[in-house]
Amino acid sequence: MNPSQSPSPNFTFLSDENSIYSFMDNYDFSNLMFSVGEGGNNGLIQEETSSPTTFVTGESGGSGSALTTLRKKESTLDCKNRGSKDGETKEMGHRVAIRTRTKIDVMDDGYKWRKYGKKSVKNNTNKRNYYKCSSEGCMVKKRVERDGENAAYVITTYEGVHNHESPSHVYYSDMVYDHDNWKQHSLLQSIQTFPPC
DNA sequence: CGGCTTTGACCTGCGC
DNA sequence: GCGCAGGTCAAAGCCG
Repeated sequence: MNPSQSPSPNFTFLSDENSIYSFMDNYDFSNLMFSVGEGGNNGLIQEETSSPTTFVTGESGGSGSALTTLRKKESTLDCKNRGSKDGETKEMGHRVAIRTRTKIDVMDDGYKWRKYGKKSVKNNTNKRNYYKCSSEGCMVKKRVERDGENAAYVITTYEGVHNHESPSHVYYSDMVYDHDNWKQHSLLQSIQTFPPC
């Protein structure tokens, strides 16, 4: 791979500094929800800022019905997942929901995802898409759906911790460091380096 | 031809 | 116990 090129075909818009800010224009990280379980606010990221980006805990904030449903449902799941068919209990680890105002349906976070399901959900005319990390042995999943009340927003829920680096990890790190953009830093750090539950 | 998406069916949990 | 809703599976089709 040519290091001068984006490691992800879908990240060509990050190929230069101007494009980085185009990237930030395309995404409005209006709500980021971090649900890490284990009680209280351990690991929760709260950002007091005047910027458009806010980090919302599981206890407050958020507005859309989809988010409300999401939080209600997932607050009971936290760090563990349902048992599988054969009774096995899986530790899914971290769960993060990101609400993003974007025209595109799927945020490319640098990982390679494989779609395995699509469902219509209650109170949302838009379909919810289910993705698994396509990296071998990595059980991280993500759900992507448009906010039922405001289709301009996309809710992306990540579940689990990657056991490998993002194909774009180095590239991102350089980008984040070089430009010292707190929004990029917070988002990318959150997505790529989920702390263990 | 291999990898990915689509989509209907099936399974499971939860509320009533 | 039943029905509903969400999550996953897997076969078929598509695409590069």
